[in-house]
Amino acid sequence: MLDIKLIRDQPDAVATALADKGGADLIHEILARDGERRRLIKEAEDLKALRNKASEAIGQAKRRGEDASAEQARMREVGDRIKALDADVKAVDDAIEALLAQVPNVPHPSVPRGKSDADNVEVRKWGTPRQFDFTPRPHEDVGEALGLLDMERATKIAKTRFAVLWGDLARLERALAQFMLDLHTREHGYTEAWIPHLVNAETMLRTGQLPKFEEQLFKTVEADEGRTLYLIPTSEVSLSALHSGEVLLERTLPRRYTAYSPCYRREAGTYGKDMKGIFRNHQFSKVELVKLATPASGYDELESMVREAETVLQRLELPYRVVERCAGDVGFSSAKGYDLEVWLPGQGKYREISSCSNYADFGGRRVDIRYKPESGGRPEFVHTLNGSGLAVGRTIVAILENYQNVDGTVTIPTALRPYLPGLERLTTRR
RNA sequence: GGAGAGGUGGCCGAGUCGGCCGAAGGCAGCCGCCUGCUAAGCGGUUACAGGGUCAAAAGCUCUGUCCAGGGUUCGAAUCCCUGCCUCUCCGCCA
Repeated sequence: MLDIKLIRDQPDAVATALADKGGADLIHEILARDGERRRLIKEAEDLKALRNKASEAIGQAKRRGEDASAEQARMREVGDRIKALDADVKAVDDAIEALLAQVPNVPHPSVPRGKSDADNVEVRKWGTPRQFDFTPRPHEDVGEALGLLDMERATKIAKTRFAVLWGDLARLERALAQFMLDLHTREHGYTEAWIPHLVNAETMLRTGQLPKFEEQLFKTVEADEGRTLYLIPTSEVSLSALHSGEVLLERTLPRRYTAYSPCYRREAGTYGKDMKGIFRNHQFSKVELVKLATPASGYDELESMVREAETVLQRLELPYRVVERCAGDVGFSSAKGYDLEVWLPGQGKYREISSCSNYADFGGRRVDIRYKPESGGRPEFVHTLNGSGLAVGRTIVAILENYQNVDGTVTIPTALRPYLPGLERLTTRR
């Protein structure tokens, strides 16, 4: 969330910055509530000061054996008034917090202007899409023809938008995860973590999933009406909340964390979109990258994170392009972000396979992670960054489509061979 | 799941029958002094958040914070309730 002081000090600048992104209209209301809040606090605190003094006097009087019942009665009324004011303050606080939670992050000045994804800017392209001497098929056809992708049985035991992978395709999923984790931990300086896949509401709030995206989450309740836990929509949630409430030493930054986990998303509101195959499922796995950085290094860390995600595609020899999101399309929490779009010959399009963002101090403030500057001084909020490195399900899609052969088999990319000993191509063999 | 114990400042730890407790004492840290160096010793000092004042900062002042949220009371670290977490024993379990 934004710093209320920023809104208080330069409301017009904030509103202007949010022009493309929305939320500018909330600024005025927050300001009004903020003024009300301070007025109430002043009144309540003045009364508390009065009561504290009186209570001390009552104590002394009693020790002298004097009667203080008149003063006590007076303070009882003051106490009631304080209680009412405190309740008002709480109500205004909650209202401000709810409003503030709806205000998106302010885009970094370098972010291109624009309203929608149509205004995004292609930054660079890598690789040349392969020329096929036959018509490349979409991944679901390739997988199902081999008998390795089974949408029908998944739908039977769960529901639509779930998948079963059989045999070597299941192995491929496992190998990809291993390959990506090894790359990021051995070559990019990330620390691997194995994290909870169910988290509490607090964590979802701190990572911005709640309240805004509740309709995208799967919610669980323990059988005997225990607490509510949510299935993570990405391991970014768990990774970036690990240090919530902590103050880190500057010299331990940046922290680079990676985790492989399943991700669960309702995909509400995507009706007919990407209904076939595993491109958009309720469950998919992903290797996630998270960084906690100082404000000074946050944007450099974003650039390197994008390169780190790109390395995965380069090693797999999958053509892609990097797109910078414009102010209107950059995510709610994001100050600046890039998408990696992989070439899918079956669709004849570049499609998103990774998204890397810097949430900046907006993310650090919300999750409450600070760092103590080396130079001394007050702790400041870290920049939080996250990116996919990569979405494993979509990587499978890309491999099935880019590496498909005319006979229906799929060649295994060279970089994965060490992880799939003896396997050179996917066939009908299970 | 059953039984019990407990959650106090960066750490350890004291808080009597509720008031003078933001909280003794120790350690650690910081600043001085002293001292061939180091150690020891001496003096001082060290939380966070939010209001008010101020152009702003500093300063001053007020409020809140002894796990969290309620309650009792003129007044709660101290009493009551709920939740969360930790520890011990038993049971169950991959």
